[in-house]
Amino acid sequence: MPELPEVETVRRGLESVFTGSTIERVEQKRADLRFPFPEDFASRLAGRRVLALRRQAKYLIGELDDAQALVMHLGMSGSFRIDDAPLGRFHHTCLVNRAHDHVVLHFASGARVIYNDPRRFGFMLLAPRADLPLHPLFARLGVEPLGPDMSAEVLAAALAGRKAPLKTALLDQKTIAGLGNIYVCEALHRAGLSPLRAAGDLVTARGKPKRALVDLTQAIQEVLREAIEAGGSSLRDHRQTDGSLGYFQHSFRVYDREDAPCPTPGCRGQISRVGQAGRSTFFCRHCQK
DNA sequence: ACACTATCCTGCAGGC
DNA sequence: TGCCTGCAGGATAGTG
Repeated sequence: MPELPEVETVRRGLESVFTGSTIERVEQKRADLRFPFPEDFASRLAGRRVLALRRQAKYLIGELDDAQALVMHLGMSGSFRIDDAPLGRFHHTCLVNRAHDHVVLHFASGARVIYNDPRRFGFMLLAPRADLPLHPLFARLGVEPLGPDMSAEVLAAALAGRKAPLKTALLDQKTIAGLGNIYVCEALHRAGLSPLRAAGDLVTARGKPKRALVDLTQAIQEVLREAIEAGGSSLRDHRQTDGSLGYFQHSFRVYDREDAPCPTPGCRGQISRVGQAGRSTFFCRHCQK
């Protein structure tokens, strides 16, 4: 489900509940999601205070007071919601127990944070914070698109010599971290670049970014910032943690708009849909070259 | 090294 | 109405 803007929206929604708060108790309703939970997951979390909640790529990372990190990934259909209504006097668990609620974090403040994930492609794990950069999930992640290291030059280094289609290369988290199917399609349209083009074409023989790659860099940052501003995109599952919907889906120019007229001013093309790497790509053949 | 495919799982839309 | 197929915002292991 969630790409960088949705995960960042979730992080912002959870931040005030997590930061500085103590996890009193964890209800873990099954032994596994995408992966088995760590041994003693619930007991290791109980009593821990959360120092900060940050995001890297599509991961949420809770920094704990025992030098561990609680790493959370939402997969395709994961979501968090906050429930801070008082618990009933005789109820030890949440009053509202929805299908696919898998984990409930009970904070000392009385608030509960509930993780729900129908497809169970998401996961949670605990790892020593200092080891995270070397952890298999993080070690090979590409540049953070809204971070200080993002630049056309860094992307040029990641794309140089690659014959894979541009769409596929951008979807690869080792090239750039946090993009998914929607925002890759949207960024390519904004930059006027064909998803079918070889990725290495955007780099000169000397390894410098061509003008097109400078435009793409800007388009990626622009679309991600606008989407975060809108609270992410709500298609099927994504909601903000207070239950409200993001609204960036109304700003899609190409995603899920097959046969619609191209929104580029003056362009008379219409949106095509093609399959790439097993997913749908939406783009305008007329103005994306 | 690189680029596909199949795969994990549930829900939903569309066709018949 | 129901059954079937395919597709969905992710990411990896395995194959060629």
